Amino acid sequence: MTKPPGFDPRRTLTLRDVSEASGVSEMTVSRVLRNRGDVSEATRERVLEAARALGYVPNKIAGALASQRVNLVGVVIPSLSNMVFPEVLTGISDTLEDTGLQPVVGVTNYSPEREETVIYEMLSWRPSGMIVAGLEHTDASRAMLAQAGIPIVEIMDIDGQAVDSAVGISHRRAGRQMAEAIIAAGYRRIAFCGTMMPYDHRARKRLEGFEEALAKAGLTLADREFYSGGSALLKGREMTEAVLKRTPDVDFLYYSNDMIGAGGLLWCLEKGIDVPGRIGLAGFNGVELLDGLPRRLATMDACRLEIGRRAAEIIAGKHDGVIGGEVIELTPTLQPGDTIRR
Amino acid sequence: MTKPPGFDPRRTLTLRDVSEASGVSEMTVSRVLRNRGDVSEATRERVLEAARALGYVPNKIAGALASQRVNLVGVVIPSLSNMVFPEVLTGISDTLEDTGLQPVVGVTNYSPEREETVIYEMLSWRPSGMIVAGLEHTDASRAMLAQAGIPIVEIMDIDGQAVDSAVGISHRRAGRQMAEAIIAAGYRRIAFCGTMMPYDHRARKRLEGFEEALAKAGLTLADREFYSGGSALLKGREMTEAVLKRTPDVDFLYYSNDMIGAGGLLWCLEKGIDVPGRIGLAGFNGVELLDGLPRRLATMDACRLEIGRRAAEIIAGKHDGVIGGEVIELTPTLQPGDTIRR
DNA sequence: TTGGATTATGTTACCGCTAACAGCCGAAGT
DNA sequence: ACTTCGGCTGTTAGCGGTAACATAATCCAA
Repeated sequence: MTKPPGFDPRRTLTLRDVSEASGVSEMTVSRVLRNRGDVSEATRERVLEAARALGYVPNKIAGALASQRVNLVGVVIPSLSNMVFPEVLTGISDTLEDTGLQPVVGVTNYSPEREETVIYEMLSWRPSGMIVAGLEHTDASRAMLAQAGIPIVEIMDIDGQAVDSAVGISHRRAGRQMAEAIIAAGYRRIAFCGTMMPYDHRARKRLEGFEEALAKAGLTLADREFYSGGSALLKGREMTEAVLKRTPDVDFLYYSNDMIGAGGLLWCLEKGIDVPGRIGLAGFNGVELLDGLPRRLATMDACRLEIGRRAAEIIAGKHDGVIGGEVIELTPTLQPGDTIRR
Repeated sequence: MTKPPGFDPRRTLTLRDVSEASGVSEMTVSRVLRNRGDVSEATRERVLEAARALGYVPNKIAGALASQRVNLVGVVIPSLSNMVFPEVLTGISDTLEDTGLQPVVGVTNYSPEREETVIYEMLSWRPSGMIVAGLEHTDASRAMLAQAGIPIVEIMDIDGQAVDSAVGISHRRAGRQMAEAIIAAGYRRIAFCGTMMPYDHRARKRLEGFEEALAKAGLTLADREFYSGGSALLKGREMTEAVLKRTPDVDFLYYSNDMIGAGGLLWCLEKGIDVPGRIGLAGFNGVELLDGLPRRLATMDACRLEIGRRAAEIIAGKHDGVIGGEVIELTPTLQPGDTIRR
C-alpha cells in the first residue's frame, strides 16, 4: 500500500480507486456496484470488499449524466407546518420506497413566484417525475412542467385544468357537501372562519362550494372572519369569539381547517356554550390531533395518504398502459363527529 | 427555423440549442446564464431571449460534474410529523436562502439503518454540506460523514461526541433544570410520561437529567408510562389517566413532549382536577399549539429556529476563520406557564 | 503608430460514470 | 476440429456542462 507522492488521503474516491484496489476495470466495478450485467462471484466479492474498505461512495452526478437517468422525484408543496403535507409525503415515500425512486421536497410558502423558482431548480436536476400541489401555477411554471418530458402529477385538487395527471378531491364539492349536511341538520345562521391567504385556492374553492349550496337552500353566510399567521388554535378562539360577538344569533361555524376549528371548539366548551345544540361546528381535514379533543369535531378527511400513494404510483409507472393525463378523483368522507346535531 | 428530419421537439434542450439559436458559442451562453465573466450587453440579451424563447432549463447534473460544485445541503431528520423539525427546517431555509445553497431533506423515521441509507444516498450527490439530527449514528454513518470532506453539522443535541460541528441544547441539562424547578415549587410525587421509541435519544437524555436531579433531592420517579404511535394528544390523555389511576398520590407529571402534555392537561381540566394545585404538569418543546390551550402548559423551548439558523450558517461558511469542529450550545428557557405552582 | 491592457468570445480538455460494443475464454454441439 | 454460444471482462465514446487557457477585437496612452 505505497502512497504516491502528493497523495491526498481525503481526496474523494472514484471508481478508478476501487478499480485499482481490486485489480479489475472500472467498468466491472461499476457493474458490481449496480448489480447489473454478469460478474463472477469471485470478482464481485473482491470488488465489494475493496469498495467497503476504502469507504467508496459512488458519484451519482456522474452516473446520472452518463446514464441519463435520475432516480429523483420532485415534490413541490406550499408548506410543512400544516400537518397535511407531511402526511401526503408519507404516502409518497411509502409508495416510492421499493421503486428505487426518491422524493425531493421543495417548499413554496404559498408563493407562486417561489413555486416557479422551486420548479425550475428541481427540473434542472432532471428528475424522473414531478408532484406538485395544486392546479394554480404561473404560466411559466406550467410551461416548464409541460415541456419537461416527464410525468407530472398535480395533487390535492381536481377542480381545474391539469398540466398532465392529477390526483385529489373536489374541494368545491367538499364545501357543498358540508353545507348540505349542516342545512339538513337544521342550522340556518351559518358563518365561516378561514384563512385570508390569497393563494390558498383549495380553501377558497371549499368556501365557494359551500356558499353555492347555501344559496341553493335560499341561505347566505351570516358572517365571515379571516385570519393569517399565528397559532391556528389561538386564532380559532379569537375568530369564534369575534363572530359570536358581532353576530350573536349564528348557530353554525364552518372553519376552513381543523386547527382553527379545534380552537373554536375549545373556546365554546370553556364558555359553556352547548355544542352542537346552541351552535354547531365543523372543520376540514381530519387531522389526527382531533382524536384527543374533548369532543370530536365534525370534519371531512382530505384523503391525504391516499393522494400521496396514487400520485407516486403514477410517477412510478404503475398505471401501465396509461400514457398520462389521468385524473383521479378521490371522494372524501364526511365525519359528523359530535359537533353537529343529528 | 427549419427542423432537421427526425427533429424531436420534446427532446430536452442543451446549451448547444441555445447556442445555435443565438449564434454564439456554448461557452458564452453558459457565461450568460451563470452571470460569470464578461459578456457584452448585446449578446447577453440575445442569449437570454433565446433561452427564454426555447424554454431552456440548464442541466445542473452536467454543470455540477464539470465544476465539481453542488449547491445542495443534505438535511437528515427523523420525522416530519413532529412539528419540531419543520421549524428547524425553516431556520435552515431562511439562512440558506441568500447563499445560493439549497436544502434537501431526508427522513429516517428514527431508524439508524434508514439513516445510514439516507446519508449514503445524499453523499452520493456530493452536497456542499450535511446537517444531521442527533449525535447517535451507526459506525458506518459516522465514517461516511467524516470521510466526505464537507462540513457536517449535527443538530439538536450536544451531549455526546460530534463528527465535526454541532449546534443544539443539552437535553440532560434541560431535564435537570425542569426537575429542579418542579422540586422548588414543592412537588414531591413526580411521574414521567414519554415516548417508548428506543431511538429517541434526546427524550432519553432529558429523562436521565431529570432523574439525576430528582436523585440529588433524594427523590425517585413515583411512576412512569410510555407510548408509541397514535395521536399524541389522545395518548397524553390515556397515559395521564393510567398513571393517576395506578399511583393516585402523584402530584406532578413530566411529559417528554408538549403534545402529550397538552392531552394530559385537557384530561385533567375535564376531570375537574386542580391544575397546578392538586397536580402540576410540564412538557417540552414550546410548540405554538400551546398558545390556544385553556391554560398554558409549562415547557422549555428547544431553540429550534435558532438551531436551524446556526447550523446553516456553519455550512454556508459564515463563521470565518473556524475550520470546523465548532460546538454551539444554545440555552433553552423555562416557560413556567400556568401548570406549575409558584 | 504601436503595444499592452482590457474586453469579448472561442477552443480544448476534462469531470466520473455508463451504454454499447468488442474481445476472450472454455464448454458444448456437430 | 470448427463453429457456436454464453459468461465474463475490457475498450471506447460520450453524457452536458465548465475551468483554464487561447484568441480576436477594441481602446487608449505614449
